[in-house]
Amino acid sequence: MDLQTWISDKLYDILGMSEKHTVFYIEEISKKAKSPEEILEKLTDYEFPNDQKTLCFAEDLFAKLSPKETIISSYQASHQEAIEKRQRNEAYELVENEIDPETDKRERDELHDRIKKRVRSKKDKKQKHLEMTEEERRETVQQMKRLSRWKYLEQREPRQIDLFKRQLEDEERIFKDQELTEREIKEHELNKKIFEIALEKAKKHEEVMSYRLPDAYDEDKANPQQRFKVLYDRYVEAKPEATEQELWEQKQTNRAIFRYGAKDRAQQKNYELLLENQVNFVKENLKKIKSESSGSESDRQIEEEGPPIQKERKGLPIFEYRDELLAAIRDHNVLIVVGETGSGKTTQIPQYLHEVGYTKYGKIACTQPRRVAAMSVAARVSYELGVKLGHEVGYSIRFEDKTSEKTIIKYLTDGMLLREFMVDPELNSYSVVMIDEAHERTLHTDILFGLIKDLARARSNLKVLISSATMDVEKMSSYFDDAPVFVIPGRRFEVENYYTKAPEADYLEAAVITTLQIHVSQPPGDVLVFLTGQDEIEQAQEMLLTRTRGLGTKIGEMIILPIYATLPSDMQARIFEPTPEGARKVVLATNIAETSLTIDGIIYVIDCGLCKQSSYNPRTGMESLIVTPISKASARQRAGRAGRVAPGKCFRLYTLWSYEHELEENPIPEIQRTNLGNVVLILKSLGIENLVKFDFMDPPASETLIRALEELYALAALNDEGELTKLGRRMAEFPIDPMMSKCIMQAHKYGCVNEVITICSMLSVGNSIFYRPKDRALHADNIRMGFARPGGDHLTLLNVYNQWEESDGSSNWCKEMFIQYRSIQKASDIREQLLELCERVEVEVNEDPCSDCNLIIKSFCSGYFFNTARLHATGLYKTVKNQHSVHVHPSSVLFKDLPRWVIYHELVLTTKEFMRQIIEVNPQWLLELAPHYFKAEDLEDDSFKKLPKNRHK
DNA sequence: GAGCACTGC
Repeated sequence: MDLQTWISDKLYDILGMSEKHTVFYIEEISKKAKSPEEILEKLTDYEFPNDQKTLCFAEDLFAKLSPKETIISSYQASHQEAIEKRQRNEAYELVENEIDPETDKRERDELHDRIKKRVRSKKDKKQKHLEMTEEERRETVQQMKRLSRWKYLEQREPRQIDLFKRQLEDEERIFKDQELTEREIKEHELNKKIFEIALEKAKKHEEVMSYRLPDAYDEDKANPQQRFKVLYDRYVEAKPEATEQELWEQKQTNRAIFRYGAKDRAQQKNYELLLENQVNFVKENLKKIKSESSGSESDRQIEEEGPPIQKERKGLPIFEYRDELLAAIRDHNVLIVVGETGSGKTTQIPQYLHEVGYTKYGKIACTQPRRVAAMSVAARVSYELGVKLGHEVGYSIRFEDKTSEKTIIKYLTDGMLLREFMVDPELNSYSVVMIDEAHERTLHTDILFGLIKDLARARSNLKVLISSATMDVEKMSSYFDDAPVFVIPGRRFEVENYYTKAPEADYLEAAVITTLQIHVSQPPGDVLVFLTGQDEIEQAQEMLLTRTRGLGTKIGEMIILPIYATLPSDMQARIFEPTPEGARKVVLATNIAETSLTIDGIIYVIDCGLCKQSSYNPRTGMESLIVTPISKASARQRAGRAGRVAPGKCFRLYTLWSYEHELEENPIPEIQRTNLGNVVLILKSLGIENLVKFDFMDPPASETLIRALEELYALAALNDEGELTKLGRRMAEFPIDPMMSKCIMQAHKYGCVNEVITICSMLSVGNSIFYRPKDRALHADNIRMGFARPGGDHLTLLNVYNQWEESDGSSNWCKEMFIQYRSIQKASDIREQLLELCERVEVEVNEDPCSDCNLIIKSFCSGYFFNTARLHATGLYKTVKNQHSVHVHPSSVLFKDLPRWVIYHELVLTTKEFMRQIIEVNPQWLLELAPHYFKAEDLEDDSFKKLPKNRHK
């Protein structure tokens, strides 16, 4: 096709007409033009619309007309730039960090001195540790972490450089006699240059040792501003930014880039790199246009700072109902507020109440089921009120209390309010208590319901608000003595639901196919796929990758991102990165995306209709995690994830009939699926005598309550009358399972509290300490066995923690040892908290390490004697209490050398009934520590002696 | 020789 015809076709395509003189004119101007932009400018002068289509046209035209030399030279220039950039980057990477002289050096030296002063000897350190205030302690930990990273980087740097040097030498030796292509030679030279730069940089480093730490995404307590920025950004409600028009434009843009790349493929041989460059060019160009427009928008926002906050507040759906709502609160002591997400209830109601003066009589408490929610909402409200977070508006969560005497609006996790009940059972410092997200029915919310209901009857000056997102509030209303219901409409987009025609045999396969279908046939918008667990997510990821690999660039780019709770945080953060132009994000998620985190830009949801749910069997004391169908409420919640920014679609991988007939209306509340040991202890300490008569909204199974009471009795936390003993009262202070707090109390007698607390903290974070990636499973196992201690898993955990502490809490040590940094860090936080509580209940913490491991094991016997199992002649373990057959979990260090008597930390049902975390015990100890529970004949060992060795293997 | 949904104190 000749140029003129081509232009003429384009003209017709864009303007709907084609005149010969225009064609000529265009050809002329574009020959002179030096860039596509210049052509574009001329074209718009000539009444072309200034849009994507014209831009593409201009670019195509420029590519067609410019003499190849020009393009190549411009390519070379930009290539040169790219090379330089790469050199810089790689050199940086090699040396790890940028130099920021002087200040960093000084800071670093100061830090060194300060820490040296604080940490003289190990013993001194412990002593100091206890003397320090919370803030100092945190600061020290933080500083030590930074130092340890510096230390690591220092050591790493020469190693890296050395490695690179040897690599270069190898290359030179191996390829000495071979003929190299031009590119290979260039590559080699480039590498040499990078090496030189790195060396040079390293030299500078010796002069000025300094590093800049990367900004952490989360859990960075040293840098609260960064942290709150993330929180704040996350909380600000998503506005319907992408209009239909914009979506359409975006789609057109994608096509344009796409077509462009595809068309030039014919020339690929000659201009392999040229092509790449051109495509980038288009993308960059687009970005520029985009960023310009968004830039001016944000400028405008900055100009109007101040008033817009109030304006924004008035724009929320709840604003219209402000006066009616306040009147309703005035007239009723208990009010149920129904409002969907986006109505603004969480942030606005406490502010309204403050505005009309409720805070004169006491604080306003607002509970959230999750820590992040409490923090981010508090950050938002303090911003709206223009006060500093922690002053008038604050939050209180475990490990972190950001409130002061000034605080009048306090956001806190529901568990925290429950703890406050223990200090002040009448909550006298509060004038309003708002239980938010009540529909989630967490364990703590359910208990608060019972306590608050009672309290509302007793305290006439207390206002209680129960806020929920469900429309089914009749039950709630009748529970709270027929409290009135106030409904606030929500603001979200329509989501269309699609069901399968017939039940799917393999939902994973179906999910993958649906994803691909959406990807090729639906307009832009990210996809969120709900699956049940990590394993499935990894499988789906694999399947999607293999199936798209063959298609190459025939379909648009698909970015597959997994998300689940145990995924390392840097990988988790990736899902919040914006989707690049022309690509589609596919997020494979567990339930975590249902409530805990929201991802913007999701237009399509695929819902497999299942989730993993834990349940507790009080008879055997066994927990199990089983894949179960979700409830209708959950299905709606999942679908709602598609309608946050624009109208969306939800593809349900089950039939409409199943939805209507097979799914439960609501999920089973947590209180009916869990061990209630700790809860019963709390309620007892609040003076509730008859738990069976406690006013639960959905009472737990009586067996569960009875088992919990029995356990507490056997632990001597309750007396014969079922009253709390002195021991029990002290145990209730600890936010851990009563069996565990009993161990701590016992350890007090043996003088090994320090060790026992460490173990309890490690046990509390669950079995997520050891990281075991599939591809390096064997390696990880070997390292884990390196930590093994003969006593069993508890002592192994103690060993892990101590070694971690030796490494100054280094995260690099964790990486090398296949330990999950996040988990062990959390264990350390828990440990700190438990140590603090020990002081409060006057439990002495030993300063010197306890040398007798048996004392540590005996402490655990006194708490966990119910969980005794004996190896029988059959080679199987049976629990002593009800002769239930159980197995040692293969992850245990005792797996290869089964002892006769063990106590286990927990029983889990997966493929078999496994005991997780076991220690070897002497049956004599059990008799000694729990004489009321065991009889001598229970613990006789006769059958075993006749056994030939290794029979059980 | 195996498997860890998600929270929270």
